[in-house]
Amino acid sequence: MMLDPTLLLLASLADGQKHGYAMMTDIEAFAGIRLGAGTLYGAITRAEQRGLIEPAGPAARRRPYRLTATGQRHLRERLDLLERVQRAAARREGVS
Amino acid sequence: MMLDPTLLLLASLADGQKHGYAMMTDIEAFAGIRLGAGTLYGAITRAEQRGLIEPAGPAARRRPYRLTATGQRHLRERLDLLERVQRAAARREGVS
DNA sequence: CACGCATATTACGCCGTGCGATACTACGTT
DNA sequence: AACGTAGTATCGCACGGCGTAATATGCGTG
Repeated sequence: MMLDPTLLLLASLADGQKHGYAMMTDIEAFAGIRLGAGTLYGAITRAEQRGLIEPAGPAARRRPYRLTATGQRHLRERLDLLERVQRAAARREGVS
Repeated sequence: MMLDPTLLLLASLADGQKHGYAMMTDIEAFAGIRLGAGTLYGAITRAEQRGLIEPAGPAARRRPYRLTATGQRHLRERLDLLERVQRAAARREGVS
């Protein structure tokens, strides 16, 4: 992946809580990237440990998660960085 | 790194050939990210092996590189993806 | 009801690579 | 000469991306 799966994960949760499998299909829909099970659930575990997301309900068959305040901040910062890089690179591309 | 160093590298070369150390300072200037030596030169080596960049002159004390046609295509594709993700995520952020 | 398929998560293991640390050479300045 | 900066290369570890297999449950169809 040329793009941190964590970012995709957070972006997917930005418009409401979801469980893992729903994130997978959602991410594929909005980014065109299909994350494998290992990648996705690995990223979910790490994101929870880092306090970026938290369970949004009891641990049942489906395990819904939502962003924490920290996660939201994190997402916004990363998106800002992404935009800066993207703009800078696009500007250069036109020049050369 | 939350962002593929290869992308930064290609972006840095988009406005002209540079040697490693120049990329390092350039990337820090336009993206605010300081890549360590290991990261940078590792990425350079891999990018060259993949045919994304090529030496732009004889191997002297300074080793300048430039984008190949493949590298340019690669950069453009990655930037398009980045922009799509960034827009989609930003849209969602506003909603929640 | 039984069977099969989609949903949903967990665990395992390999290997690529991010990255800090270290080392070394060349150049310029005082 | 000595020192700081420019410049590149290498080593080693640990983390994480990712494919895959295992497991379990809910759902619809014949």
